[in-house]
Amino acid sequence: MFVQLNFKSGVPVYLQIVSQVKAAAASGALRAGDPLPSVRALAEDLRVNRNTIARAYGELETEGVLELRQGSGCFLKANGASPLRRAVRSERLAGELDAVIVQAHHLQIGDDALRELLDERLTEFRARQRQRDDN
Amino acid sequence: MFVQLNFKSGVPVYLQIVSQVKAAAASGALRAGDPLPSVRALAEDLRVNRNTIARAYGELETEGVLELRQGSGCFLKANGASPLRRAVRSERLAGELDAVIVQAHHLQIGDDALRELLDERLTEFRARQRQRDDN
Amino acid sequence: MFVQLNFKSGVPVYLQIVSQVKAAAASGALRAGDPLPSVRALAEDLRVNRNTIARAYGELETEGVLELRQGSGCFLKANGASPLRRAVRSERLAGELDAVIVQAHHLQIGDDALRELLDERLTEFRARQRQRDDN
Amino acid sequence: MFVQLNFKSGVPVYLQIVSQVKAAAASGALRAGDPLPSVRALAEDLRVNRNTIARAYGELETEGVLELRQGSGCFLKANGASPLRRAVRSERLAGELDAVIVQAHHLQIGDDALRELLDERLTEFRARQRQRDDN
DNA sequence: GTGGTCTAGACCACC
DNA sequence: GTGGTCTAGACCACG
Repeated sequence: MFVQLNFKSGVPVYLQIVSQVKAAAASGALRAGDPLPSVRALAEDLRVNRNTIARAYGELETEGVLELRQGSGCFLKANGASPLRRAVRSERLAGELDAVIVQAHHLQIGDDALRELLDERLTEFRARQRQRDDN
Repeated sequence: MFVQLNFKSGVPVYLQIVSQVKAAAASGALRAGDPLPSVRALAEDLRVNRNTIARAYGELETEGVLELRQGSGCFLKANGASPLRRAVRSERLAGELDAVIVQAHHLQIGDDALRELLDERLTEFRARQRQRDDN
Repeated sequence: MFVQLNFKSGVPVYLQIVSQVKAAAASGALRAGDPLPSVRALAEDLRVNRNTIARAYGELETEGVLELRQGSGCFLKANGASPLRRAVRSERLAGELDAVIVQAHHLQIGDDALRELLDERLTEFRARQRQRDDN
Repeated sequence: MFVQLNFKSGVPVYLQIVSQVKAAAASGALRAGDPLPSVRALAEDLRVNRNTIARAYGELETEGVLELRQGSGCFLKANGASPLRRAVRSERLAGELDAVIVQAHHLQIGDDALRELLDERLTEFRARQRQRDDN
C-alpha cells in the first residue's frame, strides 16, 4: 500500500492520507484514471474508521486530486488546470516557504545553502518522476 | 527576536515557538547559558497571550532544553550534545522542502517559479529582520 | 436564528446550513467580523449533532466565508477577494445556470422571459440588501 | 431529446430525468398520450446505464406520470390537471434563480456579468439543440 | 469555554 | 458492491 500512517506523530490521520496521496500523484506513482482503494477497503487496510478515509478522500476531491463516483468508486483525476488563480497559488506556497526559511535561519543555514538545497531536492524529485515514466 | 510566527499555518503557536527554540539550540545559534526573553516580554513582542508563551517554555523545560529560575529568568541549559553537523542540519530541512516541492507540483508551479518564489520570500525575510534590528 | 432546517427535503442538513449562512452573508444579514453561534450552541439550537455543524462550518471555512479560531469561536470573514480566478468562478455559475435554462425550457419559458425573470429577481435581491444597509 | 444531464451537479441522474419529464408535462410541452423514448434508446442517447433510465421511468410510473406498456413502449398518461399557468411556472424558476444570484454574489460576479453569462449559456444551449436536431 | 479528530455503528442512495 | 450522511460519545488541544 502507498500509505504509511504514523499514529504517534500527532498529525491527523486524514491529513497524512491526503498528503501521501498527493505526493504519490505528483511523483507519478499514481496516474490519471487509476482507481484508488475503496473507502471501505482502505479503512480496513489501515485499520482506521471509514469516516476518516471518507474525510481524506473528500478533501482530495475538493482539491481536484481525485474523483468520487457514487456506486463505482474512486479515481485519480487528470492533473488539469488548478482551480486557483496563479497569484493565490503562489501565496499558498509562500506560507510554507516562510516556515522553511525560519527553520533554515535557526539551523544557521545561509540563503545560498538553502537555494542549493532546493535545487538538490528538485533534481531528486524530477529524477524519481523520470524513473516512474520509464516503467 | 529569533522567533517568527505564522498564524495561518494551523500549527499551534506554542509548538512553533518550541520547535524554533530547539532548532536554534541544535544548530548552535543559541548556546548553553544564553538568556531567553522573559515570558511577558516575549508575549508582548509576539503579541500573543502569556499563557501561550508559558506553555511553550514549560514544554521546553520538561524536555530539558531550558531552565526557568524563579525571579532571574530563563536560560538555555547545557545539554552536553554538540551542535549538529552541517549535513545533519540540511537533512532536517530536506523533508520540509520535499513537501513544498510536492505542493508546488500540485499547484502547477514550475521549478523556476519556485526558485523565484524562494528568492522573493528570502528578500522579504531579510527586510523584516533589518526592520526589527532598527527598533 | 437565521437557519431553518427542513429534514424532509432530502437535502443534507450540513448543506442547508452552508447555503443559508452564505445567503445571510450575501444579503447583508450577517456582516464581516460578526460572531456566529458556537458549534455546540448551534447544534443544540437546531437539535443536530455537533459533527454536522462542524462539517458545515468547515465547508464554509474552506470556501472563505468564515473563520474558525481554536478556542475562541467562529466569525464571518470579510468578503474579500475570492480565491478562485474569474474564469473558474464563471464556470461554476455556468453549471447552475444551465440547470435553470433546461428547467425553463421544460416549463416553456422563452429566453426573453427568462432574462426578464432574472432582472426581476436581481432587483428584488438588491432591494433586500439596501433595506439591510439602512438598519 | 428533451433531457439535458449535468453530471457534475451531484443531483442523481435518475432524479434529473424524473424532474425534467415532470416539468415538461406540467408546462404542456409534453401532452397526454405522447410517446417517450424506450429505456434502451434513452440510455444510449444519454450514455447512461439502462438501470438508471429504468429507475427514472419506474419512479414516473408509480407517480402516475407515465405508463409503461409491455412491448409497445412508454407513454405520457393523461393526468387531468391542466398545464400550469404562466405565473406559476415562473414562480418555480424564481427560487432557483435566487440561489444563482446568491452564488454570484459570493463569487463576486456583478449583475451585468451575470446577465452576460446567462446570454452566453442560452446561446450555447440553443446551439446544442440545433446540433441534436440535425442528427 | 472553544474547535478538531476519531470511533462505532446506523441508514440511505446509487449503480 | 460503492460513497454520503448522521448520530452518539470519546478524547485532545487551544485560549
